[in-house]
Amino acid sequence: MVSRYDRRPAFEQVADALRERITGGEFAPGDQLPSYSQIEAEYGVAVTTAQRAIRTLKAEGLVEGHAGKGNYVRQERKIVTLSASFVKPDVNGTWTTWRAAAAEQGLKGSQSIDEATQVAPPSEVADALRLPDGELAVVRRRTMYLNGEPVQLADSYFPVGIAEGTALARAERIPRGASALMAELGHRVVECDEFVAARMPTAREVQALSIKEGVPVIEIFRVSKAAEGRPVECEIFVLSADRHRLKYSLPGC
Amino acid sequence: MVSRYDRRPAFEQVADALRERITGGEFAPGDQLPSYSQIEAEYGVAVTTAQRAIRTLKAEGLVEGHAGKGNYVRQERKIVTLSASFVKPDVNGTWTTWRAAAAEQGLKGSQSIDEATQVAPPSEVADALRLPDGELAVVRRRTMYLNGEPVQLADSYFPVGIAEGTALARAERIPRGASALMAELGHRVVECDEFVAARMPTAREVQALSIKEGVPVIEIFRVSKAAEGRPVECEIFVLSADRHRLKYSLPGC
DNA sequence: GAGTGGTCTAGACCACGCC
DNA sequence: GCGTGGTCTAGACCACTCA
Repeated sequence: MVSRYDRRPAFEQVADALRERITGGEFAPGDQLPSYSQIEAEYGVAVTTAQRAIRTLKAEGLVEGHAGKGNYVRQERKIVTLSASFVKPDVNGTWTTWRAAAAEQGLKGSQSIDEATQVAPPSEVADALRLPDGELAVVRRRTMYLNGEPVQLADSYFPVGIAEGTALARAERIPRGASALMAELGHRVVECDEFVAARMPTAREVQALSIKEGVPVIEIFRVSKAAEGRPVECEIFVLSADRHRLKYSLPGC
Repeated sequence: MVSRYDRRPAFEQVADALRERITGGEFAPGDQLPSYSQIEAEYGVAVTTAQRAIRTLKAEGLVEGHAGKGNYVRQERKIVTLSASFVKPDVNGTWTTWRAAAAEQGLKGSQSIDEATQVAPPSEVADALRLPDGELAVVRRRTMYLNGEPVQLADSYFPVGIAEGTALARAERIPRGASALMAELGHRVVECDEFVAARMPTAREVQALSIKEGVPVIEIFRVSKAAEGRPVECEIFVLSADRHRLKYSLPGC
């Protein structure tokens, strides 16, 4: 029952009560929550208030709704741990190790190359690649899939001088991997900086990765450098946070 | 104007339109958005629908509301880049380098030690520390501040055998740093594994870190190991994602 | 006091799942 | 056909800001 003497909003009181019943174990992952009419009766609020309470739980990623069936406690998703060791520039490209990391966890990794074209790069990319103002870059956009579901967007940016005329600038698979090709072209990557951030997805990302309500994305901004710190590639990865986890191993010195 | 022939919900059409006007530059960060009555008139929807549209933009972290004043495009927040090099086990503890990283960006870092006690650790922590079932651990809970604002929660878990009777188990500052103390106690850290995830904050975290609507948190799970891979400490960091960015540098081999 | 955001309600309609 | 979630509306009240 909602207390009228509590100054907190009713929908929040109801949300808190339900959240507690979930975390307390009364409702396990996969269980159906009380229907709106039940909440209405049980807590003495209007339907729309009950709906708002449920909506805040959805925004927290705790609950998901299915029209005509009910609201359910969200299942724990399988989590793929991506090891950052894959950036080691020596042997593998991102793609090879992406597939390997997925296979390790019993999942099938695949990718599509959606586009390869010249664009005006975002300013952070231009900065990272040390491109003069207004200069274009080659972008190569890929989507990564796990068991056929799109889970990651990967955009690679190259200075035009590096990618132009090579397979990097065409929307087709690169047989031995982009890493190997870069090395052959004289841009062997020897060092990476990786910046990790989290935020709510854009509408485009929600669409492309079928991200559920209340699930953030992890954004990785990676700058790859050849000898003497010369930046040769800049990648932006966007991963849905409920399916990924990053692993960084920092060995002792 | 909302189209009745578009099957997408009206609140979403309005949200999209406003989002576009924001990203298109019509409303710059800090600008006030149209009031609900203006939206009502302009798009031909009910007030509550306008409110719902604005609420979805808030959930995306794009907009923030101030009762009695208006809704505003959220300002870009200063972002603190935390370099993961700080885990290098040789010289510094987390605290020293936290303060240094903040100072580098012109901010004042501080911390409070909120609690040091024995608890039943979360199962991931028990696993990471290889504790037998049901065994307690010493937890040391800290809050980190930037310019006086709480921005990060840091919980360190130790096996009881390591921490009991030492300063680690007391809620007081450790003069030369926890790292140094660990080393003196014969548990010099030589290796770390770090797992990075993102999710929406819990109610407690919203409260403790005054996290705004629509802002996720970054959670770092760090396992520190002494010689021969023996785990000696397990830390959980929770950072509000709008103020932090992690940096990992991966040197070539 | 006028305008603003924040909340709440009652009542309505739709689409979907299931029997 | 009934119960479910999802959406929309009109109208109400409160707290806050600002002139």
